[in-house]
Amino acid sequence: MKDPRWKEDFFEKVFAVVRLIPEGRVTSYGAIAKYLGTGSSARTVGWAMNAAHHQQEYVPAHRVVNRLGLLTGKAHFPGPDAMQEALEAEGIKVSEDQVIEFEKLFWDPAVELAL
DNA sequence: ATGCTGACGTCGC
DNA sequence: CGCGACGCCAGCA
Repeated sequence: MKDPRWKEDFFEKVFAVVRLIPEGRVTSYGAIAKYLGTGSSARTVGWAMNAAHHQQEYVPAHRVVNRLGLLTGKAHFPGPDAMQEALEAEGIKVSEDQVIEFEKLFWDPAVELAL
């Protein structure tokens, strides 16, 4: 975490982790931020998603929700329900912009990747 | 160049 | 236990 290049890795890491999210699974900004080592920069993770849309490589940002499992970023999708539909298309049930059984579908990189 | 805001999360009161 | 403020990084005015 003392490496200056860490900053560049921040975005790249987020993209990498998000792309590694298995289909039908979801993760949270804080989980990624924590995996990166900074639980305080959860906001920046969200920004990374914004930049992810900028990336040519497809980044399943719809699989990234907040700590409560709420589709907070759904408003930023091309469609008003693009995020929810994308999640449902993967078998993830969503109700009231909230992921059903979020805990069960939660994919924690720090755990799944067994840091 | 400086300041504010923003797809969150944690700590403090 | 409930509400408020701060911290983080990057983009935009």
